[in-house]
Amino acid sequence: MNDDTPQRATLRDVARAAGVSHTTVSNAFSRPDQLSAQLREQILAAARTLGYAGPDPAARSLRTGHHGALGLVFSEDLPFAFSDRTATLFLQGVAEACRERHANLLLIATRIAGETPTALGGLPHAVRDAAVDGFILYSLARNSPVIAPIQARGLPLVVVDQPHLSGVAHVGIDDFDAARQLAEHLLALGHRRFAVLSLNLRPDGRNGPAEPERIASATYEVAAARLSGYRAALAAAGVEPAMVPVLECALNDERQARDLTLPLLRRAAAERPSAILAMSDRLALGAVAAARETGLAVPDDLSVTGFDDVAGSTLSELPLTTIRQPHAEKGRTAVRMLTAPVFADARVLATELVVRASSGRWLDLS
Amino acid sequence: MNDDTPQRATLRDVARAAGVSHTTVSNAFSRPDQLSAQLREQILAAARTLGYAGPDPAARSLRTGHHGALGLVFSEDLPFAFSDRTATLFLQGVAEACRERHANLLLIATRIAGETPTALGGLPHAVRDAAVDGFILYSLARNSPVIAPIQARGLPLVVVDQPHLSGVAHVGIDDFDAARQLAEHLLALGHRRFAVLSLNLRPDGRNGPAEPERIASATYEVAAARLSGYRAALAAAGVEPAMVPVLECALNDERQARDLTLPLLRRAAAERPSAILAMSDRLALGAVAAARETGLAVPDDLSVTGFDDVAGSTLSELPLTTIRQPHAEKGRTAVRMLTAPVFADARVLATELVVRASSGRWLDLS
DNA sequence: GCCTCCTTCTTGAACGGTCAAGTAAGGATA
DNA sequence: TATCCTTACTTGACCGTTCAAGAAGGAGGC
Repeated sequence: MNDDTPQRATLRDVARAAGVSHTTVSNAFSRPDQLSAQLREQILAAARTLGYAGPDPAARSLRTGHHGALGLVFSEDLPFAFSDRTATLFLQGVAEACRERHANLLLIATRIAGETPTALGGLPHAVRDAAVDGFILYSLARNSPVIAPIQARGLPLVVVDQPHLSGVAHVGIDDFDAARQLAEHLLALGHRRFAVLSLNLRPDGRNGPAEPERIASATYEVAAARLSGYRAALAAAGVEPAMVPVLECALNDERQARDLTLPLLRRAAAERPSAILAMSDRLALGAVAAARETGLAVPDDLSVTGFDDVAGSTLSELPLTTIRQPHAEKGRTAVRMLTAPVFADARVLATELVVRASSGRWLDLS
Repeated sequence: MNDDTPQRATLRDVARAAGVSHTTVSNAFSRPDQLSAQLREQILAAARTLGYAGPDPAARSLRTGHHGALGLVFSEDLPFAFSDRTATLFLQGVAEACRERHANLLLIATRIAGETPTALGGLPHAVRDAAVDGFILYSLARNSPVIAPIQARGLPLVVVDQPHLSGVAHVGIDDFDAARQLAEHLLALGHRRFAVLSLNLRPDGRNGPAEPERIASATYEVAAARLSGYRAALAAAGVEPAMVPVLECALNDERQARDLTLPLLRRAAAERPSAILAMSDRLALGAVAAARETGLAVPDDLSVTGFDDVAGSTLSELPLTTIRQPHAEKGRTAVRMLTAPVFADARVLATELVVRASSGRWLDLS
């Protein structure tokens, strides 16, 4: 690959050229206060002429025992993970905190688009060879096959959002409570007929109505918790789960949400939900698009709530009633917990109900 | 951090426990064909009881000389880089190709949102300590301060899009020619009054009209090449650069594009451009939004062209006339060039002019 | 003037793997 | 029966750093 220099220069080559010991050269690069500024300059100059770019990262981390890098493990396939503003803001937080600590960020994708998820397909290698000081697991399904090999590494580990693993540090929000607040908000506005637009309940890309068995066997804890929160509030107001259809979207994507919502809104007025609880802002925007297409006004004919508070980036979007959650702060917190000397087991970050134009009062005229 | 095991188990510990030599244990993990399946199982079992998760990555790469990871260097701050579908698709390509080659992906962000770009601010460390086998530089400004430290590492290096560096491998498209095609398309439709909605010409976040000096001193080569391509076509048809305002958008963002386009469209009909050449689809969508707000119909009153062919993800977007370019393929190609045994110096990927509803015939009635 | 301390530099030993070379046993070949 | 090859394993060196311990020399305290 790189045969212009037959042999890479090492610390000892530089030491020989500068007429000092190898340790002194090491100090020149890694501990400048251990030698006189003048000698350091000489050494750096010698290094430059030899084409020595600094200590070999592998040798250095072998000796020191740390790598100056954190591993970030994603569940979703990368393009989707990154086109989602939720993940993007999280990543910003991680990147910021990594930078503060002079750590690099190693991305580990557990699934790539178009690839069937396999239990072993080359994946353990990615985990086994990852030269990192700790792992951040971002929003994985409870039974994800990456979890075991990662825990086997025995490195510091923080899970963000999901899943909850016993004895493993965790950063997230109270999804149950936040969802409950949204449902209570709609109930207070007078709504009694609901539908839920759910995120995927299992990582199998299924679309459509979710039956009770599927809901009971959900492996994405966040979606399950939000659904439970909705239902708890509704049940307390006398609206039974059986009366509330749950439509599952394989992707956090407006188009799928729209496609699934359309048939629901084409029902007769008395059969139609007056409010849709969407588990993300993008799903909510899909529902809003469906309402527009069926000639329903939001919020007069239909209220819609989101989750995440990340909408509003594109123009001409309806301001959503939603739950604001600190995405970037999640990332920062995860990195902090990973690099802190004392072990913190869990952080639950605050959320806030934000009421905007997508939800409105409902007067039942039927 | 992890004091439940006082001392990490090594190959030799496992060897002692299994009653074999350390090399045999090494082979059990890294070269299964070198020993009988039965013995391998015994060794793996011994490793499991000792909590040995596999060879230490640092020690392994010190000896072998490679790391099984590639470094990806971004210019833009991370959240923007990742919310941009262009970058996201590129990353998908990189991730796919990395996976095929069992390589991990190390992210190196040169600038984080809200941080003033400094020449040295901790950055060289990120580059110096990066345990990678090569670097991919993604769309950097010509004078970016990261470039020198990276070249100093002497590792295989591929630049994607920009900048062109002598002696360094490069993957990209023919931006000049693609831009020329767009302008020729509009000229063929009868347009004679244009405006350009440009990407940032330098990484300083400036917004607004770009004067000739600024254009001449552009450090983002892609934006400069596209602008030259537009101008070459226009000049050939008798439309001089001085007659074509260039509006520079700091971010590849619809809102900024809209804000900059609005005053232009509020001019009297005879003063107004009939066509807008936007350097990205998102900028083009901003122009379309501005047209809607000023009551102009696209394409009847205003034609708009984009670049990238990445729009259409959100609903209710106008189909854009644009240049399709193979974003994911760029990523795959970059990884391939980096890992190929033979040195390839440059790959120019094919693009295609895609004509859709955002551009239409212009009959000058003035 | 002696002892101590600090600064500045040196020596030799790890760190935990992989690799080249070598050994022993068994099977095939002549 | 002797020779050669293959399979299955072992031995010892080496990858390029950092670290602990130590030595030389000058400054400062008593």
